[in-house]
Amino acid sequence: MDGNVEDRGGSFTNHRQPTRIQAINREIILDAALEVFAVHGFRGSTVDQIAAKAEMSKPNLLYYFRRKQDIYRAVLEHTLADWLAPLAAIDPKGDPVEELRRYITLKLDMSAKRPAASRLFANEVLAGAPVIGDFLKTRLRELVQEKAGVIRRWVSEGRLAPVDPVHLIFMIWAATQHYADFDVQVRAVLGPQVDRPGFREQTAQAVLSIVLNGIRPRG
Amino acid sequence: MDGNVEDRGGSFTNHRQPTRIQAINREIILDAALEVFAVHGFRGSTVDQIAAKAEMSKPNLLYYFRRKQDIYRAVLEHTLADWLAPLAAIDPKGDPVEELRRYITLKLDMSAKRPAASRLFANEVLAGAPVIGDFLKTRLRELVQEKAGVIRRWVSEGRLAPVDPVHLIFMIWAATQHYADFDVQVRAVLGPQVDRPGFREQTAQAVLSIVLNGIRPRG
DNA sequence: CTCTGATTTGACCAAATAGTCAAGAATTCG
DNA sequence: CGAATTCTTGACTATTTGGTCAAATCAGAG
Repeated sequence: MDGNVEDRGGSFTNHRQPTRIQAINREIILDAALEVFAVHGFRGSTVDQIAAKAEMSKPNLLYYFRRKQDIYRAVLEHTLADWLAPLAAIDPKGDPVEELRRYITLKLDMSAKRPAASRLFANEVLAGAPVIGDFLKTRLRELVQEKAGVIRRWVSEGRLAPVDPVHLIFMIWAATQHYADFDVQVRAVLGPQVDRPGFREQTAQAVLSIVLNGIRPRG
Repeated sequence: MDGNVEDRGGSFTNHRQPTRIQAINREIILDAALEVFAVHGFRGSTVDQIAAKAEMSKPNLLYYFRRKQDIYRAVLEHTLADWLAPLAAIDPKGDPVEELRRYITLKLDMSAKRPAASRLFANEVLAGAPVIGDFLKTRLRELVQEKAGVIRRWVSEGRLAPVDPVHLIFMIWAATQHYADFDVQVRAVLGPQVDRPGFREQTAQAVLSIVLNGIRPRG
């Protein structure tokens, strides 16, 4: 009994058409829960924190999601698709460098626009992925293998330098999510320039330059 | 009152020479606490978990560290120096590519040998760096600026391709720590090959190849 | 408007958790 | 050895936390 989240159990098994109020309030709760879980993880977050952030009494919140687990699962599901979309969008028929440039740019945009989503996953994975573990081993794995195949083909056609495709994907994830997950560290090192308008473009430029060209001086 | 850890307070303000038993038990506690905090973060970890992992009664553990905060701070301090050492070791007089190759290799070794340390920091930073925030804004920042200066000089001498040095450092952190922090995800995607003897070398090869040469096919 | 079901919440409970304390056990040192 | 000190722990307390419940309020269909 680890206090973990591994057991199953859906929220609102009642599958009737949600009322207007239900739709609104579930959305409010999911937004609030995302912010809280993203900072403290499942174990470190409390229902009271979420209720406070949602400006709702705790029993009212638990009227919509019976258990803390149910909120957590719902937030994760609610976010997974968006998180995966950019990778799924890599087009085997496109230009390799352009496709990867677009992928990196999309991931950096996500990190900037939805940092809490990235941090939520970071916390979940750090905790051992008790909830999304199955997802990682099935759907994510399949998607990565598929796209790795695409990249491998590009390499064999000489359209990319020889590179391990899965490690390349990991590296892009790491580099892009870093700016969301470690935002506090980035700010500590770089200071307020992080909020200047051009910062995102500068970051994209730097990441793209390294991934595409490397740092070894060219002939 | 956020339940956070921001307030000050040392452990064992008693600064006498530690006894043999003290030295042993503090070490046992710090090892156990590292494992626990690395998975669940400060808020999500309990003193009982740490005591159980240390095979020690809770009051006995609290005899060595009066408060949960004190354990947490001690573990962080205990780990910070090691975490920083590889960056500090970058030698301005060395060969740029060799120095960065060594840095990346050292960081990957740390991720493989001490993954819990990396995860501890990841959790701390995700939670907003309540404890090491000051450290990040002072010592880490200074060190990064110093090494960024070194890299900038290398670039201006044409010994590295033009690259933003701070983003390069971030990218190396991200790519290397990814293998510790997201180990579960890496395993989900790659399967048991992660435990095969050559995996570390293969990873190092892939990361180095991308960072040094990029993925754009060379002329 | 009126009735019904949906929504909201104050009061509450049981379990988990951080931390205390006094007394007993072990260790150290003269 | 024997006294002083350090170490260990069972039993305990106060607080936090996840979750329940019955009663009150509200929204919407007819």
